[in-house]
Amino acid sequence: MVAYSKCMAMVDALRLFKETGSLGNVVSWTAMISGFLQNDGKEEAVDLFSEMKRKGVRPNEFTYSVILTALPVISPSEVHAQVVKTNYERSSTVGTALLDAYVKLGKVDEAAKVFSGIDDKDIVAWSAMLAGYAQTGETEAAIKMFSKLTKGGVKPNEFTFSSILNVCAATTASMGQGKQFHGFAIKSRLDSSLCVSSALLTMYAKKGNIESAEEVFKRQRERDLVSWNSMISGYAQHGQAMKALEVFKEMKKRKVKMDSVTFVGVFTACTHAGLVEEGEKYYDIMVRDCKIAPTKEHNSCMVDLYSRAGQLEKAMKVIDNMPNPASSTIWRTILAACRVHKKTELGRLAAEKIIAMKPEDSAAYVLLSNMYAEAGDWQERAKVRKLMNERNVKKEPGYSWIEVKNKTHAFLAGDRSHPRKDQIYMKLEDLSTRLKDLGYEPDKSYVLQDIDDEHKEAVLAQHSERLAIAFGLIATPKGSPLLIIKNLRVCGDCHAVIKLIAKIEKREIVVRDSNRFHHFGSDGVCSCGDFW
DNA sequence: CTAGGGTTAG
Repeated sequence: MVAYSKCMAMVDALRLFKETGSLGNVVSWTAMISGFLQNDGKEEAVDLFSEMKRKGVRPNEFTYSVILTALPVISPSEVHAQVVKTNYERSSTVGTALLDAYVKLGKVDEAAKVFSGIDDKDIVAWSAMLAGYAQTGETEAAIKMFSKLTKGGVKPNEFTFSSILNVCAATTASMGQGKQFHGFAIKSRLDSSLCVSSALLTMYAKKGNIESAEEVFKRQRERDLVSWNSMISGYAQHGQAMKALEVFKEMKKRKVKMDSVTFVGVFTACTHAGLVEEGEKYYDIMVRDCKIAPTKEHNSCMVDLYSRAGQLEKAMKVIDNMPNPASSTIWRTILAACRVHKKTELGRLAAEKIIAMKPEDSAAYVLLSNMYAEAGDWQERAKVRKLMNERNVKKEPGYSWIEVKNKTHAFLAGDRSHPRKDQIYMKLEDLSTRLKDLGYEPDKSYVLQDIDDEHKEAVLAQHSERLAIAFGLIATPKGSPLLIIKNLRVCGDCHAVIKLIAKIEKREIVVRDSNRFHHFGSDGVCSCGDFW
């Protein structure tokens, strides 16, 4: 029975419900269950659901649609078995609730089966399935769903658009696709709907077009917490800390209630600009003024803030004061900083922690083995290599993507599979000569391989982002900007080289690495101010 | 008296 509820109004409602003797009515049972679910009372809702069945009251379509949102307290497959008997699963409402529950457990295939069994699929069912593919990263499938539903005469609504725009924000989706859906949203007169415009803002920011993101934000007539948070995060990803903080101040002025996401954005902005003291100040504001309890995400941001700035003692202090042990992600932050700031001892500790937690993480092994090599400890180094072999750990391949004429071209390091490979390598040769004339010296410490120096230079020159840039230079008109997306962080040598390339080719080059955006100007300066 | 889908973070 219901012993406790977080909401006093629900306790009153429950008493009234029991006293008025309306226990025989499926509608009142469902209303009560729904009430608890809307007030953070999943356990109580599921208890009531069992109780009604015990008392012989048969749940209807409404009851099943409602109870299926009570994850993780209920199991979708159990409810599934119950609804199959009544054929409710073929109805759009119950079917949608069921498929969504499967999606939330990561079972997209199950969800797709339920979806195909729905008799009259309405826009909610279509949108839920589309969002399901989106959430599991099946970009192509999600886009297919969109064209299928429109061809079937179903009209997309604001939820459909926000999902599909979110899909277009993925690194593998093309900007052209995103713009097409933007146009479609305008035609449908849904582009100014809050959830659509926030999705647009995020898409443009994630695709490297911070100006368009800004424009969407400025044109929003009304804003909610998500709009403000999206703009702060967008600026943060682009390293525009001052603008992110201005948005924050504006929020404060307008007395918009902030949440923990707001501060993740603010801390990220400070981290990317090296604003350690500012970050500390906002941490205090969060805890003291906003009374928001720091989560592990916030702690992770603070570790990032300190370690990127080279203040590893302070970063370790945050870890020591956390209520839970640090995650492998946090140790990865420490490890990366140790490499930049050459703190071998701590780096070793971090790498060992990561390997203990995630034995398949290749980067940690490679860094650890190199650190031993640098210290001349060949025995330890051999041990690490042996461990890698035994565990069959493979290095994560680094990719760079560039979009030219609505087509995305992918490059691996040393890639020779592109149809225009000869011209690409010729361009690289040409660049290499001109860079040397400018006095550029390759920084071979970024090559984490046991090979001789000449080869190291060749390896650096063929890093995937350079291949993508070389292709971009030959495949697009002179002077037009280039946008490169990559799945790993840009190395220090490539960073130095891209600054020079932007200058000698007089192009703006934007690179999105796994962490943030770099805007390389034709003046040879990067927006990150060499701090990343 | 009762219903299902979305957008922000790292």
